[in-house]
This record gives sequence, C-alpha cells and structure tokens, in this order.
Amino acid sequence: MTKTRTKPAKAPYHHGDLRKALLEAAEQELTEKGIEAFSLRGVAKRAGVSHAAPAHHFKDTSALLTALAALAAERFYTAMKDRQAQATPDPHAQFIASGLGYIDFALANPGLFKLMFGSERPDSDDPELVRHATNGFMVLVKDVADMTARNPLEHDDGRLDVAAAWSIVHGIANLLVAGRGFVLKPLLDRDRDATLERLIDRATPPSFRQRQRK
Amino acid sequence: MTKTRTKPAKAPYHHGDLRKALLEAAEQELTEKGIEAFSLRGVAKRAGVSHAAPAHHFKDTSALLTALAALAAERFYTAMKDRQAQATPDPHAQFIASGLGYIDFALANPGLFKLMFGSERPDSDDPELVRHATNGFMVLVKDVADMTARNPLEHDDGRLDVAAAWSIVHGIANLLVAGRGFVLKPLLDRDRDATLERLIDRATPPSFRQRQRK
DNA sequence: AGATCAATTTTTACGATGTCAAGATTGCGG
DNA sequence: CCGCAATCTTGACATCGTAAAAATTGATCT
Repeated sequence: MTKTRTKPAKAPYHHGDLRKALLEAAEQELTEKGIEAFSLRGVAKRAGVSHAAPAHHFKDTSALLTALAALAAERFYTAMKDRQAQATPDPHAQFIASGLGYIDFALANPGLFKLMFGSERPDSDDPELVRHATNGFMVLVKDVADMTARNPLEHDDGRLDVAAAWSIVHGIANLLVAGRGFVLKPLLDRDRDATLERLIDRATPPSFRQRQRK
Repeated sequence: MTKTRTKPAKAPYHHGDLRKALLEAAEQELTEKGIEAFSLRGVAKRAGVSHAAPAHHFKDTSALLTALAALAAERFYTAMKDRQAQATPDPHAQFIASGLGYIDFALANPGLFKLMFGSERPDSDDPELVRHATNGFMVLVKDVADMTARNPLEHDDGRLDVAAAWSIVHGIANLLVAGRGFVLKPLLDRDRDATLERLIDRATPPSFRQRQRK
C-alpha cells in the first residue's frame, strides 16, 4: 500500500493545511483591512503561526495575493453562473443575469473585487489566475455570441458589443464599490435588480434589438 | 510698505514653497511607483528635504494624498472641459466629448486616476476634494440635462441616464487603465476616438434618441 | 522499532517605512 | 539688533517584508 491515512486527503506536517489556512486568513485580512492596509504578518497572526511561516507556502506577499486572486476569480465565475442558472434560458435574460452576478460578487466581496481589478500586487501573468479570469470573461463572450448568433471576437462589431457590456457592468460595480453610487442609491433601494437590469440593458447589442424587432 | 520682496509671490521660509514642491514630488512618486508602492520618505527625498519635513505641511501621508487627489480632480475637470471646447456645441457632441475627456485623463494619468477612484487613502470627505469632484460630476449631469431638456437628478429616468453614462465611461477607463483593454486594443489602435464614441453612444439617453427621430 | 532525513515552523536579524518628540536653523517683527 | 515662531533636521520607536539560521516533527528505510 502507499499511504492511505486517516486524515482527509493529504494532511501535511505540523499545522494541518497551513496553505489553505493562510488563504482564508488572507481573505479575512483583506476584508477587514482592505488591500492598502493588508499585512502579511497580520495574516500569519490570524492563522496562528509565526510571521515567517507563510514563506514556505508562498514565495512572498505578492504570491499569496496572486493565489487569493485566483480563488476570487473562480468564485466570481460561479457567482455569474449561479445567477444564470436561476434565470430564464433565453439569450437576453442570460446576458442580464451574468451582469447581475458580476455586480453581486463585487458588492458582496469588495476586497476581492478590488484585488482582482484594482491592484497591481497580484501577478497578472500567473497561469492559474489567467485561467480563472478567462473563464469569467468567456461567460460574457458567450452571452453576446448567443444574442448575435456569431463569435463576437471575430469581427469589430462583436468586439464592440463585448466591450460595451463589460464596460457598463464593470463601471457600475466599480462605482458602487468605490462609494460613488449615490446617483443610483435611491433607485437601488427601491428595486435593486430592476434598476440594474435597465442599466445593463443599454449595452445589449444593437444587432440583437433589430433582430428581435422584425 | 508691507513686504513686496524680490521673490515671486509669497516665498516661505527655508525652502521656497515646500508645500507645492511636495505635491509635485508626490505626483512623480505616484506616477513612477504607483499608489501601492507610494512612500512618503520617497517624496521627501525627491523634494530634497529630510523625511520628517512633510509633516509641517501635511498632517500625514493621507493628507498629502488628499491634497493631491483634489489637484487631480481639478485637472480631471479641465480635461473634460477642454475636450468639449474643441467639439461641436450640440448636446450630443458635448456629451461624447466629456466622455472622451474623462478617458483621456485616465489614460494620460493612470496614477492620479486610481488615486481618485480606486484608493481609500485620500480622505473622501475633504471639502476641497469634494468640491472639485462635484464639479466633474456636474459636467456629466449638465450633458444629460441638455439632451433630455430637464434636470436628470429630479426623476428616476434621469438618474438612470446619468448612471448609465457615468458607468460606461468609467468602466472603459478602468478596464483600460487596469490593462484589461485587450478586446478593444485592435479597434483603438485603428481609430481611437471613433471607437470610444461608438461605445459611449450606447449610454445616450433613450429619450434623446426618440426626440431626435421624430 | 529506531535512526535518518527532509519538510515545516520558529527565532533572529536587517533594511525600509510612517510618525512622533526634541533640537537646530532661519527669517520676520519689535 | 534681539527674540521668537515658523520651518526643517535628527533621532527614536513600532511595524513591516524578507532572508538566514536554528529547531521541531513526520515520514521512510532497514
């Protein structure tokens, strides 16, 4: 036999699974302190280890934040998919739903959202991070593809459709997270999803609207 | 006589005008290192003074960044106005022009832009900062007002128009500054302004389009 | 089982940072 | 010309990220 122990899957040495614990502690630290006051020693303290312990699991702070960003990107993807799962299957509804999921995630996890899009500390070339980020991007691309009935990345109008959709959703998310949502505040308080839907709809590909009309 | 000396306007004691020099040094530091690696001691070094000198002009780093953000907001405002000045005076052209100015500024000053919208280090309640930021916001509000022929802040549809316009422009700016502009890259390289115009136009108030059509 | 070895963690140390307190410098008003 | 307050420097302290050296512990081999 090899080594099928009592422990769950692959229980490392002293701690249990320090790598995982560090990532959880890092998310806490990020949520409470924000990216700009994020401290590696603070993370170590939360995880109950010495300040130099993280070094054996993450080369440096940047590496830890990169791994955390990859995790965030994965959850970001599922936030969109979840929203889509509970929506009508027609292309337009799916388009709106992924946008709502995008904004959902940003509002529920402002720290992670800023880490992904507003920080230069994670290594944006990291393959794992790129993989998950691309997945999220592809959700949007597929939405547009389903509405326009062709691959948007293969012609200029399509690229414009994608850029418009991404921009407006990203803009809303950013403004809300940055505390500049005052214009929308009253409307959102009355009916959040309806207002966001009306906003996102402005980025619906014009070609789709025409197609619908005839 | 009072004190009309040889020096330009109001030459303080030792340095000349350290406050101003610090702000200029801070902008340099911000541009070169980015907000996340910004260092007060680095600023002092650039200005050629000791590391504790800034304390007499700015309570702490946050105060310095607040003053810098206020300066940035002022320039941001003029970037929009400048663009508008060299555009056709009709409402729609003015609307597009301010959006182009918005994005112009972000691309030309990514550091300042991130300081204004992506950092929590400046004190967002500072009266001077609020004043300049509001001026910028009001440009957009006026654009929408001119197109819809009423005050957008006084009814829901108007607020939505403003939010849509701000969101898409802000989203484009953010994505480009964050290095996620790859979808647009080829189009922008071919004709920057035309591409951005087509994008921004998607946030043109629907009521204006109707009005134009009849 | 016991010894060895490598993976993991802690301890210690160094340079850099922001901020505070004390001292030194300098120009202005009497 | 003298004092004084504004300005700047020096020195100190706590905190931070990171590297190297010691210590601990689990796994593997015989």
